[in-house]
Amino acid sequence: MERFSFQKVEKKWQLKFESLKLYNKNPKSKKFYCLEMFPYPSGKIHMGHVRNYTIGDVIARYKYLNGFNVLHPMGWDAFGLPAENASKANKLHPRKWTNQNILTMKKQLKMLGLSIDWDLEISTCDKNYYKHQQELFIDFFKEGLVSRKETYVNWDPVEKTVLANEQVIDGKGWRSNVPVERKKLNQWFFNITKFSEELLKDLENLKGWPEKVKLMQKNWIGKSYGCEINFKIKSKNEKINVFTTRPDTIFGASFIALSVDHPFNKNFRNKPDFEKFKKECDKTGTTEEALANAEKVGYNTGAFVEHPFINNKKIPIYFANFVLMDYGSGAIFGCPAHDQRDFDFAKKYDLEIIKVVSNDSDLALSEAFTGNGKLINSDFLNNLEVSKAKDKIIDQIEKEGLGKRKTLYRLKDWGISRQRYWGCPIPMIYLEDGSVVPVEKDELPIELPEDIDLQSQGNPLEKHPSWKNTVQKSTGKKAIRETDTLDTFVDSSWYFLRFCSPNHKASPFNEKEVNYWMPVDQYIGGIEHAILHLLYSRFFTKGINKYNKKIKLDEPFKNLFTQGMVCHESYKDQSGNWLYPDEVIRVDSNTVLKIQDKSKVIVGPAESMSKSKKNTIDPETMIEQYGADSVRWFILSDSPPEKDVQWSDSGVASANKFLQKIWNLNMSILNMKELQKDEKKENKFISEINNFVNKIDASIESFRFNVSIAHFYEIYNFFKKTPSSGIRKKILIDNLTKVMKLMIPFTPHLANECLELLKCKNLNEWPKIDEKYTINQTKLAIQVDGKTRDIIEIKQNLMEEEINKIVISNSKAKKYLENKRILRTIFVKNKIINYIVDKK
RNA sequence: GGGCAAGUGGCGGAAUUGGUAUACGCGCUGGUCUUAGAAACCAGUGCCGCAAGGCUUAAGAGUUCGAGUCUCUUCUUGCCCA
Repeated sequence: MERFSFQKVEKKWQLKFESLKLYNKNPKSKKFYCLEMFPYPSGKIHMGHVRNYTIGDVIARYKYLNGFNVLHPMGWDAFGLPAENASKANKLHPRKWTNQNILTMKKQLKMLGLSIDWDLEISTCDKNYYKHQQELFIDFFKEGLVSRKETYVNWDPVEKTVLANEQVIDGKGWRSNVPVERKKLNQWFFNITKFSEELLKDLENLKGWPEKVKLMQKNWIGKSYGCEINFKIKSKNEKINVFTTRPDTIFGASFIALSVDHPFNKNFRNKPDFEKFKKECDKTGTTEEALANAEKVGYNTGAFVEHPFINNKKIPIYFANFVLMDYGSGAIFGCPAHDQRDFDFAKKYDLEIIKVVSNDSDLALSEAFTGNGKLINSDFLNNLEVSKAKDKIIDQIEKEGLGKRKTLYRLKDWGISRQRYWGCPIPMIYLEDGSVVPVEKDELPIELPEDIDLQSQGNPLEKHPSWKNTVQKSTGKKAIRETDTLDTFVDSSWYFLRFCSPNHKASPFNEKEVNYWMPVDQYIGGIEHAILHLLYSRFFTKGINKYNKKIKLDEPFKNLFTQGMVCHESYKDQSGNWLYPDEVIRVDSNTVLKIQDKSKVIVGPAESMSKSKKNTIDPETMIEQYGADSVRWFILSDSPPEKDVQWSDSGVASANKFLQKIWNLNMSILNMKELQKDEKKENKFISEINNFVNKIDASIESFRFNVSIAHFYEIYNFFKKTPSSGIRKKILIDNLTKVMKLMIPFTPHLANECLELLKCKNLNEWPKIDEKYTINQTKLAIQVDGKTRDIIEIKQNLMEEEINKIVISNSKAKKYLENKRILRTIFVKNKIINYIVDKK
């Protein structure tokens, strides 16, 4: 028998997938927008991409075969720092480097046999894309969604750029791995906080999102309730405004802590010890994590405020490193008994610790008590529960004019300025009179200059000899361009809209197309984007929705699926160098040797594939060795798609073997002789296949592709086990055709090749279930006292009396019932019968 | 420290609503074929037991005729936030 030649067959069908337009673009059909997160063109595709795009392809092809009008595009998240770093290393212009990578990766994606409509391809570094991004920026500016603020930022001293909070890991830059510094800079911001409440509230409507992701976004937005309290500074006519979420603990207040940037610092600015303290504080990053991990230190001002509810009580004022100017009002009151941070601070500076919430113990606190309880030592709040006390004290504060109720969000505005070359230029100019205005839209795109010096430190656009000098078009006034470029998260915050009309010239998108295709019906990507990318995309959608009345869209992604990572164990030789998997050989279950010198290798745990640990498997090599269908099959087969999967060479090899068997099955059925008909056998055979169609449908719909694949193995085993006598060749071919169609989403090359040989006419139609053939046999468990004693095959819907007869006359359960009185019988149709017997 | 998931054979994992636990695959064992190996094919494979049978879903309790699934306690792991 001829072996299946995947090299030949896959090439053949890949050409057809391209020339045949897979999408019927029939406006009468229901639409389905299937989108996978587009890749950063880093060089080659990795197994994570293979998993992501295979999952997407299964869905896209499944929906297509079910008659949907499917949009399945692909593009490139092509701006970003690695291109500049590569450029420094290889003296290759970022554009050239990026475009090379795009070509390589596009070739590799095509090798996977994905049903992507490449006519829709976009690249964010293409001026035809970023032109429209600049337009959107100007629109947002005009709508008041962009602002320029001087703020403290996380500054990476190696990369010489601003980092977003999430780019700071353990107080260090995510790329440079050196401690970040606090630096004051003028930055552009998207006013994402204008949508805090909407971004939070609308999470409830995202029924098709994983709860986990919604929760993460909810925590990120971080809505908290509390109030402002004005504390009068002792013997001065000034006040300090404090925000707190625990106003109920006011009677336990024992200090005021201010940010070093709080205006109160005017009295200390020229004191050397204060300046020294401030400098120390600036070294700490701005992230909550950095603040939490830093030792709590303070600077005693010697000044006091008056307690608003206790006569003659004075509270000392400190500057402290754990209070930030941009959260609340840059001032807090400390209640050490009920906040761990305040507790640590009070211990350090020997401040009063007054318990105001009872923890049912008279002992002195060894740590802060943050639990619920009744108020004590709190005058008119005594005996109230925390939440009741909160309401009462806020009412009182408002009544006495000391402050007011307030809601606060943890979410901050989105800083988008990057001191980088390889990004979208910000379309703003600075006039000599000091005003800052957008360029006019007909000047767009503001193109990145190509002649750039990337070898020296700092912002290349800033140092370009002429690029930043310009004139305002309408007035002819001299102006300087903004030399910062946009955070690359901006690029990916609207690409899903651009895909609806990627060649639209007049504006970022054609509203009609957007209204037809959006929202994305299924978005698929990594969990690592759970917060930022998804939150920013939601913000962009809401921003556009706010001013563009032709767009009707609240949320961009109707259903979201976050897939797990692809993992592999790592290897180290005796001197501690990482080794690639193909540099080692496994001799037995606990011995791995280095091929080169037969030395023993230290095997590390299976972790997400990463270049630094060399625990990577190159998809292209695997495709060449086993074929794209085998790689797709394996990556789906071993784990549920939302969980991590461990790459295994024997796994992909066995996938390949199985696909070969499927081919052999097709060949043997095509070559078999005609057989006699046995109607009973045929009916049973057809109804089994019908049953499989149902199972495949259900498992695809619920994203359990590993289960789908298990069912395919069962289908194969069923075919092999079924004696072919009695089933006509036509029936076998018809049903094999159904099975091959079910396989198209998983192994499109093999399935299509087989279907062609089977002379299937309607290649683009999902198999239908023939209602005439339904299984009328079922298995029923017989239990005695809840223990299963036998399983019998019965006609469907058989009633209790009939079953009783069978049990008594002919079943293994019979002996457990002999000489016993049956007290009770529980019968569930088609499932179970349970006899409860008298124990005596 | 807080929140959220999860824990099923040697391994990856299945198990509509509480109703046959361990599907399917990997690995392993034996066999056929082969000079040998590989491939292919056949058979077996949760644990204890010669068997009949008993036990088993991290541990323990509870609800129920019946619990992997529901409730509580404990332990462990992972993720997110701190």
